[in-house]
Amino acid sequence: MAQKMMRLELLDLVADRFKALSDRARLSLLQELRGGSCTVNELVEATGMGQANVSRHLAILFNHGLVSRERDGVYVRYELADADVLKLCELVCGRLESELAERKKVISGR
Amino acid sequence: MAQKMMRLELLDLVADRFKALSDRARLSLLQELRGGSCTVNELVEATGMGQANVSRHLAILFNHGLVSRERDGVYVRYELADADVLKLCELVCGRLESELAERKKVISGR
DNA sequence: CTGTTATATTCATACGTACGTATACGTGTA
DNA sequence: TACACGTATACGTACGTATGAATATAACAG
Repeated sequence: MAQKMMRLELLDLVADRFKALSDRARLSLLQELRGGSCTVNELVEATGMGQANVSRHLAILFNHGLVSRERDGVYVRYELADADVLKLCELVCGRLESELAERKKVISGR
Repeated sequence: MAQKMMRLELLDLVADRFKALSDRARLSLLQELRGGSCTVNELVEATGMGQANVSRHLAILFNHGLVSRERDGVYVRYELADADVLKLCELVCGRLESELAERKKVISGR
């Protein structure tokens, strides 16, 4: 019963974590960070997003422990927190790719 | 460039997939389905959610290929599509649990 | 056919989220 | 100090999503 409460709270946490990953803007930031740490402005230029938007999304990723940050003079450098973050994305990507391949087969007439 | 377009589309697909998983109601449905296939009403009783809500969320999970369904007379039985779905959740749960453990250590004075 | 039960969908509503603009904050420089 | 630059936050707005209540659809029994 306390067990069940725990499970519900945990579900919320899991849902929040997935929510943090359920946005194209944030995923593209993570994608860019695969090449190494970046400043906010570098990410602005790489993604074409507005600066405020990039800052906001980075803050969300940071609060979920998906990226880490470090001040470097005037700049703030962000980087991926660890490899597990990408593992998640790759799991999803793998599923999607096989699904797409399957769909192509069907479309081309089996 | 077509490559970059592909990547952006893929990011949207990944984001949508994560979005499907970013809701407590849907996660609890998946949780219940771990014990085997269920009818809609069984899930209504197990989760305490409204029937319309359960149907809607199941439809979302179904459209994302996360659950399968099969009509059984008047009933419709839903079940988990495959094990990868739970792998995703467990990856997130694993991260969360270690984070929680870490937080407890900190709270208890390092 | 009529009625009954299980499931799906529509509608209205309340809430959450992403975004741009403007503004504040922080850091280094003169 | 004042100024410039990088980054973060506040505000308003538009859109997306979750929900319950009511309604529609589907399958079977009689």
